[in-house]
Amino acid sequence: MRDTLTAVITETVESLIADGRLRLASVPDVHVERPRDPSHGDWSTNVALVSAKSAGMVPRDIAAMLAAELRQRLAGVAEAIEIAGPGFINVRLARDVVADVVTRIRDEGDSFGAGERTGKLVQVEFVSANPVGPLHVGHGRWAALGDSIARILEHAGDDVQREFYVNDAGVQMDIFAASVSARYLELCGVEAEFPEDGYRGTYIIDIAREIFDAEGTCWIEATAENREAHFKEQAYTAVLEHLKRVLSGMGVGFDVWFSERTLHAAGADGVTAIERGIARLREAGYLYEQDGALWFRSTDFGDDKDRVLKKADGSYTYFAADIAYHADKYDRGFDLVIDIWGADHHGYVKRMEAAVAALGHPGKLEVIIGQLVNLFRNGEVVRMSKRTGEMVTFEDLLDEVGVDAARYFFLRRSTDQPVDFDIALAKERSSENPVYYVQYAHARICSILRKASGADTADESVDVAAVAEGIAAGPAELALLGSEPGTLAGEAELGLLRKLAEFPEVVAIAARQRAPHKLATYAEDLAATFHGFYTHCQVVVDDPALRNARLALADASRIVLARALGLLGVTAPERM
RNA sequence: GCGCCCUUAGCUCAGCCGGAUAGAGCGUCUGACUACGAAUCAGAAGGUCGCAGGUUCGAAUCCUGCAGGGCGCGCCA
Repeated sequence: MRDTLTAVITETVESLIADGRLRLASVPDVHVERPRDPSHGDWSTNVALVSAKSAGMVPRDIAAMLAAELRQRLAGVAEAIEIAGPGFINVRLARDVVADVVTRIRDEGDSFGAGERTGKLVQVEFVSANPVGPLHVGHGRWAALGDSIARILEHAGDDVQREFYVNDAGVQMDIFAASVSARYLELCGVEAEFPEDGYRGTYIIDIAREIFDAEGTCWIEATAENREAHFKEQAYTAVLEHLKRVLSGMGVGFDVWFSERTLHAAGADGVTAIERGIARLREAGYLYEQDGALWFRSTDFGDDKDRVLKKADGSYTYFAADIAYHADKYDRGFDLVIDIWGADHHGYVKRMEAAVAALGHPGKLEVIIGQLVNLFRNGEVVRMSKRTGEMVTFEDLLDEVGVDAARYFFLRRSTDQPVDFDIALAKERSSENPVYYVQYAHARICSILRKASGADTADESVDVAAVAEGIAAGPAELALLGSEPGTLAGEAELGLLRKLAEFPEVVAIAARQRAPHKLATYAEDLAATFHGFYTHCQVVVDDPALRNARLALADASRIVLARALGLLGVTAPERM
């Protein structure tokens, strides 16, 4: 509708210029928006204000001229076109046009609000936690974030691939192995020194015990090197399984688990991916040697300082591997790569962007920085100690509050805002908890549909979708919605229709801004609008036409609520 | 010191491709269950949008400077 109006208004302005009634050098960009205040109608444009100065006219005069013309051109679509304030032109749509959204939603179902397929292939890489320990709550947020962004982009029309980068190479893996080894020896009753910078979490002991139970004391005699090499793989596998289990348990699946080790392994030509990546940068002329190390001149691309790729001792930095990794991504044909990193890595963004640009893909990397999560319980900060390894893991949190509440709380806030997560509140099944507020609206609609089928509202055998399918509401019935404007019932119906019509725009904006929280805000808004409709309008009334019209409206609300929640990865229960 | 993010109601936050009287939840105060789920709804009170300039017909929104808070600045990963 917005596009239609924009086009019609633009044509109107053009014709006014053509017959000389409006003196403008060029046609202004027509901006059509939804007024905040519903009394201003469904749509509003500010063209008169924008063109006033260059046309040398008073805004309201231009508006009057345009409005007169638009009343002709929009006959049948618009019920009223008015001038308001300093020169806005407000368009109130005809009621049948407004009510038509119900038919569209019920026809399109889950694909309502979907964008045209763009053919664009986007990769979203997220979580990518080091496989040396359990996920913490921050990882949980980034998992929810990446997954939701992927869902939203898919709905908006892109093709999306989800990827997890496994940092299974590097010194943290050695420290990890040494930590397990020390715990293992302790279990064997052997005096062992715990590594200075080792991982002190109790999960290390659990892993060591698993090995001890399965393989006994046979590794006591082995050299530290052999023992740790063996333990590294055992422990790595255990942690990787944990990661996969927890993530899939919250409904987050990855298309690719990309192992960093593959970048260090020589291919058929005996060359590693890291070396190939470095060679590409060298050919492009961005490398130099200094102090025995190999440097990347990232300052050419706005980084604060140049970065080392190959250390003086001959080993590669993490960054070198990451460059090879990103080179590989673009080799795989992605049009856009989105990396989601924790706030603690934001200092790394510029060099990565520099590397991607140097590889010949400027602008094709987008790094989203997810802020952290602060845990509370009844308003008290939950303390966690890195030193002792005492912490609430993400798995603990999921066990306690459930997937829906966890995902919803993580996504409710904008990405660049830290989340204060109150465990007690997330568990609370009350009005204070927004996730239940939205889900309740959905369950309530399902209950109405069960009622409408003639069954008891609690009858679990009723197939809600089938009942919805059977509701016949054509233009004649839908015309009853909002037919009594000015009454509480009429306004409630119209308000709900308008709110439903906003959904496609919300999806588009959320996709463009990579902002799942817009869906959460919208879902709460829609739920509130529905609750208002519910209080003012009896749905299951005797008059069959009005009943079907309201049932169809409720059904459309159900579909959109479920879709909004679905894009957040939150379920829409039929009863609670 | 440099870089990024944040600063809106008592609290937690939306609103930010510039628009009309700045919104929601919680908390406080009033009301509404003999109708489809009260996990709900209706209403009241509550704000110099951190400060100062600038751009504009118009700024919470864009630009600059300043102040306060968070995070990051390794030949670690």
